[in-house]
Amino acid sequence: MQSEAEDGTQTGAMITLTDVARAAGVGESTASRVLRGHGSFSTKTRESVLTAARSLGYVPNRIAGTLASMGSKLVGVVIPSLSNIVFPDVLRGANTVLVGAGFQPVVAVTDYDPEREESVIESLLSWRPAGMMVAGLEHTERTGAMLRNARIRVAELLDTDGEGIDIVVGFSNRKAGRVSAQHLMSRGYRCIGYVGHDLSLDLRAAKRFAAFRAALGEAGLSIIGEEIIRAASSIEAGRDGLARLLERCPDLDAVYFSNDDMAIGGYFHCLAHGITIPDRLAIFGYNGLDVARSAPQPLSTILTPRVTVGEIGARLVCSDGPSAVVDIGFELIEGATT
Amino acid sequence: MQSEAEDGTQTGAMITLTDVARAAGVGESTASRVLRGHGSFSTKTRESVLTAARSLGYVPNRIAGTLASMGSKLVGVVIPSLSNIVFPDVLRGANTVLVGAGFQPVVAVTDYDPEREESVIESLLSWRPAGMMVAGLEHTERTGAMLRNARIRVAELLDTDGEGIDIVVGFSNRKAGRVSAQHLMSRGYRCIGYVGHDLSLDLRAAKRFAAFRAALGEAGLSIIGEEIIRAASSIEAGRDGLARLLERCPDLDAVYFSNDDMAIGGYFHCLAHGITIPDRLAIFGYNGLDVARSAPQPLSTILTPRVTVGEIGARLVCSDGPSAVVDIGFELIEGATT
DNA sequence: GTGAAAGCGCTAACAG
DNA sequence: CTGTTAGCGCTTTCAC
Repeated sequence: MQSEAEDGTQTGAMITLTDVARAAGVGESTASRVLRGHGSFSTKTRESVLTAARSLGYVPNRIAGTLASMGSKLVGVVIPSLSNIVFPDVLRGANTVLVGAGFQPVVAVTDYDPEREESVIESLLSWRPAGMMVAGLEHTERTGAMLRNARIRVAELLDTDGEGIDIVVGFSNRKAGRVSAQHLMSRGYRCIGYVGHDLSLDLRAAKRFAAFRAALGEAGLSIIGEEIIRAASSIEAGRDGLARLLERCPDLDAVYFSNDDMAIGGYFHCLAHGITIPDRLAIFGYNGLDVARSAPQPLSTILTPRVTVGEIGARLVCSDGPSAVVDIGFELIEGATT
Repeated sequence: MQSEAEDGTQTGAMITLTDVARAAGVGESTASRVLRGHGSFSTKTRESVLTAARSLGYVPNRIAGTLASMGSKLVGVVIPSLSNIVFPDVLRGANTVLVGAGFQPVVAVTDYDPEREESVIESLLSWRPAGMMVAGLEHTERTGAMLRNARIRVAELLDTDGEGIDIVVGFSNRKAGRVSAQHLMSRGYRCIGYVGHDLSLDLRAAKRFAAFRAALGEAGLSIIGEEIIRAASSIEAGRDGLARLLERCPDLDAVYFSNDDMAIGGYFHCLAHGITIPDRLAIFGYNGLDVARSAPQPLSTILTPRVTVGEIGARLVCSDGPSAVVDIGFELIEGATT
């Protein structure tokens, strides 16, 4: 049984370009040209090929096409996590641009583990992608070597503090940490604490914290107390973390959080326990999430242009310009919590 | 220049299996067998092939491999959006299982548009994926036909109210709507309103609302007032929506939101305006997001097992069992807002 | 246990 | 403008 249907469907075996060519009464290459709108052909052949393809329900085989033309339309996107909305945001920006340029993203998740990053990148590379987008600048030596030897565009995203391979799009996490400290100090806070998540894997959060601490130090201050939870960042972790920190250090007048998820948790803790913000305690985050912006008291934080990072990264990966570092900066949001 | 390095890298042209075979002094097919651990070969040849591959920095070309073996290790994942954490959650569950089974997810985003869904699925299909995971049961006729004719596993996720193509994993949105209404009524609320986002595209939210309204009707009640914002759901939209609704209908004692993002917005509105929850106004959502769970007053909502849906869907897509409908249900969370 | 040969479905020169 | 001829890099019989 090998029926046909006008709605572009078929029953039976897989239809190949050869089938279409035969049905249209033309050669394979002619059919190929028509289907790709490449090269020249008469209007008449065009019609017959298109008609044949449609009525047979032909679906081109890009695997074969890619192998023959030696140029894939796949772009690898490597992100640390899908649990935090930050990375889907980057992916969203990248996706929009990539699809618009005829590319397909292939995503891989590392769980913040450099070894896993190495293995997913190796696996991604075997699809011979046209380009690769990865989060951060820190990789294992072998990962760096693979990326460098792949002879494709490589974009490293979300951080500019370090050496890049090809294209770097992001902002300085160190500067973000420093600016955060300066903001708190300029508002008069002096007893400052920190609530963070596991920094051994989240290198960008670690850079922010290091710079934050250094900036305090330069002003003769130091972090009065810190609470590091040994887990991924989350609202709950921020809530519990602040609770524990305040128990140990009741005199704090401001707390810097490793990101907005953590900070919102801290904010909720204060709401639940009648701690007046910012009079009794100030809170500062990082990322500028929607939930932080829409809270009764908008969170003071740093807005990171995540979607834009994805967009620009994708645009450059699709381009053939020179290597470049694009620092698109961030924005300090003076909310109501400082 | 064609140097070699022990760290698995190379400089120069792309290394192919032929190169590895030559370097190891064996035939191509032997090298292929060794590299895939398939078939038989002596320990001696094994060593020499592996050594050659490593020192040449060989990266297998899966494009060629797939074409030759006629079976790809790609699985298409089609989701409506990346803005709402719900879909990254599903993707996360799917990713874990897929990667564990040796597959690579290829994601595509539809922006809730059936036409876009049709075109991204057509494009995904051209990569000859081993399987396909898509959100929801409603597709254009042609999408359905393409999926049916692709002769691959197809999993439709997050909804069980309707006809599926092959595998269906999710829960009943209608039932969720009904249960939500029953919960509010059992708590004694009688003046119930609704704040929702654009339902013309989010069919699952539309089903919940329809069932919610029907359940009220069966009990002799009706929705006193509703506010539909013509945009995607967001915290801000929920906040503004509730504000407008309360202006028109100040007598409401409970509001059903199209999802947790919207409900959290409503919650924030109440916090900001001193509206006591749940005494003056009750709030009910849908999804069971982290932020809803960790709020000072945990939101009353329906917890949807999104990650699990992705996991089970992926597991079934990788299997070769019969078609099936798996309803994994949802959980009513009796929070502090009702 | 191993190698030679024949494709997988398509694209890319070339002639015609 | 169109058809023929070679492969792309790998897997897969099938003899040896």
